Order: sequence, then structure tokens, then C-alpha cells
Amino acid sequence: MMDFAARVAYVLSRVPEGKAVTYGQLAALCGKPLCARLAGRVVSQGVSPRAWKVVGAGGRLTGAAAFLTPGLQAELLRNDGVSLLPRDRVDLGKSGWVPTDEELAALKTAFAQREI
DNA sequence: GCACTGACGCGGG
DNA sequence: TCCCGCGCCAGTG
Repeated sequence: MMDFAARVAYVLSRVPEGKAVTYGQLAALCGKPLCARLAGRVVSQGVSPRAWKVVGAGGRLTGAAAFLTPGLQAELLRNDGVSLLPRDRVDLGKSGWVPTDEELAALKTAFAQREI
């Protein structure tokens, strides 16, 4: 079984263009629901070059402060095609990633086979 | 071993 | 909507 960090990186690599995921989703997809905080810590460690696709519950850019400049994450998200609402909130309705059954199955299989 | 801390989530006020 | 408190897990002193 891949470790949590490896799973986080893998899941992030599967997030489609124009879509964003929440820490909670990320943790759950990695097999550890209720560990959103852990997911946040892992992401901040730089395991993935797509950390900007990760947002807090409700689409809040809770990690924006960790980027080089304030507002950078929002810009990266826009550049990716993610729709933002006023106050730098991600419109989860339009741009929140909702894994399809196929994608979920693919993740499960990958984890089981230790793919990375 | 214990207390503190963090890119969090959720329910309440 | 914002702020607070509590729960969660792992790294650090």
C-alpha cells in the first residue's frame, strides 16, 4: 500500500484541468477521511507541483497565504480554468472535482498495485 | 512521554 | 458571513 503522501501526489495528478479538490476530499480519496489536516500538511510539504488545485471546505483558499504572493493561488486557479467567486472563493458547483466511478476505480486499482 | 502546532472540517452562536 | 471551540493526525521540542 502506498503511503499517504504518495497517494496525495497521485490523486492530485489525476485532478482534471479546470477542477479543484478540497482537503477533505483529498484525505478521503487517500483512504483517510477525517484527516483533512494531515492532507494539508502533506500538500504543504510540496509532494505535488499542483498544490494550488487544493482548497478548503466551501472553496475557501485557506492556503493562499503559503504562496509566494497573496493572490497567486487564485491567479493560478483562474489560469487553470477554475471559476472563482468574489472574495477568492472557488465555485465548487462548477469547478469542484467530483470523481466519476471510473476515476474512483482507477485510483483504487492504482493504490492496490502501488502505482505512482 | 507530553504539549504544541498546522495550507482542515464541522457545528454553533 | 465571520469567529470560536473541539476533533483529527503526525512531526517537533
